[in-house]
Amino acid sequence: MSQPAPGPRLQMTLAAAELFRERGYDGTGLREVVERAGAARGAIYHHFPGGKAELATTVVDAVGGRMADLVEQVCARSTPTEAVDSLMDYIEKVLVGDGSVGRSGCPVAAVALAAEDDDGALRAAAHAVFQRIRTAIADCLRRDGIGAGTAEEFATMAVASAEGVIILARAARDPAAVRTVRRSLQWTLQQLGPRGARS
Amino acid sequence: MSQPAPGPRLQMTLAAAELFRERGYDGTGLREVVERAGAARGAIYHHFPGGKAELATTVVDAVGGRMADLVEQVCARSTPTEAVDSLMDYIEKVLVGDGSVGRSGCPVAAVALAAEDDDGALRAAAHAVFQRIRTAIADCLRRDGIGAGTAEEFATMAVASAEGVIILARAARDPAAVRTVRRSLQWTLQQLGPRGARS
DNA sequence: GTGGCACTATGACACTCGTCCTAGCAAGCC
DNA sequence: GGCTTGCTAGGACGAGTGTCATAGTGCCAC
Repeated sequence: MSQPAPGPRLQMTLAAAELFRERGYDGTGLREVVERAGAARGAIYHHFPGGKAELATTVVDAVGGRMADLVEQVCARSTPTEAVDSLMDYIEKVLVGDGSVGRSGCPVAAVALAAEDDDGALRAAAHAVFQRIRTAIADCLRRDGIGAGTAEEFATMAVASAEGVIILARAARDPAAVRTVRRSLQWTLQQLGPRGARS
Repeated sequence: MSQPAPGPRLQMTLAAAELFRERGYDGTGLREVVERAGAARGAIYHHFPGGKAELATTVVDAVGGRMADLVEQVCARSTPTEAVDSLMDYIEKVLVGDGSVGRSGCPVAAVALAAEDDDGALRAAAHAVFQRIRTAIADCLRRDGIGAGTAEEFATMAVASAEGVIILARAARDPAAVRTVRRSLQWTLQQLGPRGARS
């Protein structure tokens, strides 16, 4: 429903996502969002009557949802090894995207860590995205013949280490940890692969 | 050197750490810090002439340093299995500490994700803590007969998944993911244990 | 042409922010 | 006594915050 114009509303959403990546939810000002989006300040309450919180949930639903879409697509047509590689490629690309390593992070995590979230809507939106990604990865492993419990466990581990390594890499200003986590996940996959033999 | 009184300065540091856990660096106001510490607002620039940034680095050095101390102590006298259990126990305790699950997180990560950090001092302080914890865990594995590269890799994975699972658990308002990550790390340790056979 | 609507562009409000500054208080030294 | 020193208590400042209201603009149906 709605989606009347793919114009300023989308651009504000993308600008907010970018800023959330760099500065987090509380570190991002609405004036900066509209400025980066090339929009008017009043426009924000026209497109997001709920204010900053609605903008943030929109960012999570749209940008986080798009991330989940990509993971689902990759997972649907690839092996777990390829899926992990693809996920880590994406993280590495985001981290070193603008040259200065480690300025950019995950907008979903940023919203999940927002200071004020009275009704828990921000956290819930972020949780939904994490859940989709986890499920997509777990399905990918199961299709590869790995037991449901082990698949779920690996998927949780993959998402957690992905979010965590972003923090480590940003603190270190060095994406080396991403490659380490990638190697570790691939090794685990290899152990699981031949025979998903676990209780 | 210095450390004239263990009074208000320490209490402000602890109050700031607590608030960084709950609301992050940018979501925390200095007025709230002094209020929770029971101190005067002017006192903050008396004890921390560098303002909020110096307070934050002090939090990371003191509270994060204390966390690293604990990990080092546990790692020095325990098996890797026990060390991982101890780390995960700590995280679970922090997460469910106040009853409402997932309000509290990691103050070191919070500072690492601060929006403005011109000279990179905040990031550097956080990085030092992460590095100490990683090294302690890796040493623990090496003492158990595991190769240096694999030990480093596991340690990075442990810290990354620990930080990441805090985000997942907060978003879900459910510490279940912590137990999943714990199980996964223990399983990996078990695979490594008998024979750290990896290239 | 004219009316209505979607949207832009700003101005303003009430806060809160980090930061600074000046009083006031208490203790210790001479 | 007087004096410096360490610290508290809180007022004040300028900037920035989210939010709202109102005037202005362009487009489209009739």
